[in-house]
Amino acid sequence: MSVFDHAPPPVMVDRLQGVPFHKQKDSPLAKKLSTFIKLSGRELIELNQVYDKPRSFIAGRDLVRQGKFNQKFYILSDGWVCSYKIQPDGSRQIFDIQVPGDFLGLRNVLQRSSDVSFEPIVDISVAEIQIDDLFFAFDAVPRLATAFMRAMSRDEAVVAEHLINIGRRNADERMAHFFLELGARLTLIGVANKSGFDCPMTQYHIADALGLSAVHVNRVLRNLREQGLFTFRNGYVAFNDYNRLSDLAGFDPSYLN
Amino acid sequence: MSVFDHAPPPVMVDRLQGVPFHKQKDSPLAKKLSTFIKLSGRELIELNQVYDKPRSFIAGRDLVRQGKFNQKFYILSDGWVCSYKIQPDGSRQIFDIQVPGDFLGLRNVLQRSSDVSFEPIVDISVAEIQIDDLFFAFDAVPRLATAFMRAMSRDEAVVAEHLINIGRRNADERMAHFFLELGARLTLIGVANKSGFDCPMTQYHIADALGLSAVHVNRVLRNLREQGLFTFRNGYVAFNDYNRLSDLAGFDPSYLN
DNA sequence: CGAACGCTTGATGGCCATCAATCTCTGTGG
DNA sequence: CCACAGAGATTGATGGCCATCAAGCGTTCG
Repeated sequence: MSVFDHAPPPVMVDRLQGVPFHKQKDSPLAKKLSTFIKLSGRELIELNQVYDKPRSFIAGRDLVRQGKFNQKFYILSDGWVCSYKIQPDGSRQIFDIQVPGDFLGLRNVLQRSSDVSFEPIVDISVAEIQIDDLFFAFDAVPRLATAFMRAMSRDEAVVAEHLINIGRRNADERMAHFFLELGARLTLIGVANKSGFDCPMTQYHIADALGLSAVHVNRVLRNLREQGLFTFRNGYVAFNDYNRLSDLAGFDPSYLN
Repeated sequence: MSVFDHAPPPVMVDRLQGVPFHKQKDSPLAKKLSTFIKLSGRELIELNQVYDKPRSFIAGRDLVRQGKFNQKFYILSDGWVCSYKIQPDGSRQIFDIQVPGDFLGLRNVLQRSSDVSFEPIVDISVAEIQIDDLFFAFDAVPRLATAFMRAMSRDEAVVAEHLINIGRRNADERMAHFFLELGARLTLIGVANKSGFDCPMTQYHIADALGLSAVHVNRVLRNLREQGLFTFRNGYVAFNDYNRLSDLAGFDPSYLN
């Protein structure tokens, strides 16, 4: 259905296009942090020495946490993941979506984890990092720690904005805001623009992210489509009227960087 | 109404009781970080050299952000604060409550801030910290940076849990979970236990935190009171049946440390 | 080719927002 | 000392948004 279902996925291709050749060897971690502070040559060298083991996981099967005291986290290099928690009554709340370049499971290594789960929405590739390697790099170049904190801070801002979205907006506005935010985040990594983007989520994923029922998600999608605002079909999100959609959602992307 | 309205507030007294005398001079920052990692003598000395200027703010008047590139943040030493964002339609969503020991405005210095506001719920005292002083301490003792990251990570976990609360629970469960979490956090700093705690919030604050109307908050409070679960009156929260309340909310405090 | 998954649409009802009115309590100023 | 204003709390009436139940469709895949 979605272009994300097949290899080779277009994400890596798009990300590499237009990037100066001498930077293409930077690790996912170095790429991530250089979006927050400008890294010197020495800092880049130090970062690229943090060993990041490439790994893959298949869609739909949750990433398992290896015991309570995890020492590894990931940077998502390709594909989409959702972070969620199951309620006692069986309902699910997705509280964040990870797209390429995002941290994955970082909280599990920084604190005794709560029972958060991660579902790859499509087949994914990650770079696995030992937290101690990272701390070692921080010791060598303390400024890297501040870049890392900025990255963590942005993640928290995204979750906070998501909370506001669910707490004080109706279903139409939630939907609009959700896709506008996703679009803005994907634009930063070069795989979206104001006309739209590939989106591998199902309507069930969307429902669990927005705190709605899947049935109502379907109605809202139809409503917004019939209003000529945006269309989500066949794994593609098309912004038909970006400005009106932004007005509806009250979308202000300033928290994203 | 609440004991928080009058000086000297009981918080500092309680926190200091039972703490060895030689530690009573630790800065709020040192106290905060030592709840995440055990700090050595030298680390404590380094931390206590981070200058923290005591300041006060009065209830109800928002903390103003001093320009876009803020270099200061606070650690709340006494009182309660709520962090919120106003929607275009005028409604308000509180996404976090700060209690003594919590960071305040940290995100404003780590990233270009979105328009988050802070309202002191009662008169507050804070320790003001220059971010560069902190980074200087990180350079001297890199392990402090990791403690700081753990603290940030917990803050994000709290916001995520709040999101889940609003997304997938009905009004009764939200209310129960909200006060159970607050109780657990306050217990960690010694100003609450399983029988209850002082709470200076109004029903309007609660409504904005839970994404409900103030009218409905009132009805839910009455409902839970009549069920013998908990009582919120005259600035005091009383857990009348802590276990049944926990069951109702599906409360699992593991994410709090 | 049947089962599973995802999408779509209709019907019904409940939770909670909204409007409105009243009450208490506190602080303030004439 | 009392009148008054304002904040906060409380309760009733009405209605809308969205959950839930139910049924059916198309596509994919073993």
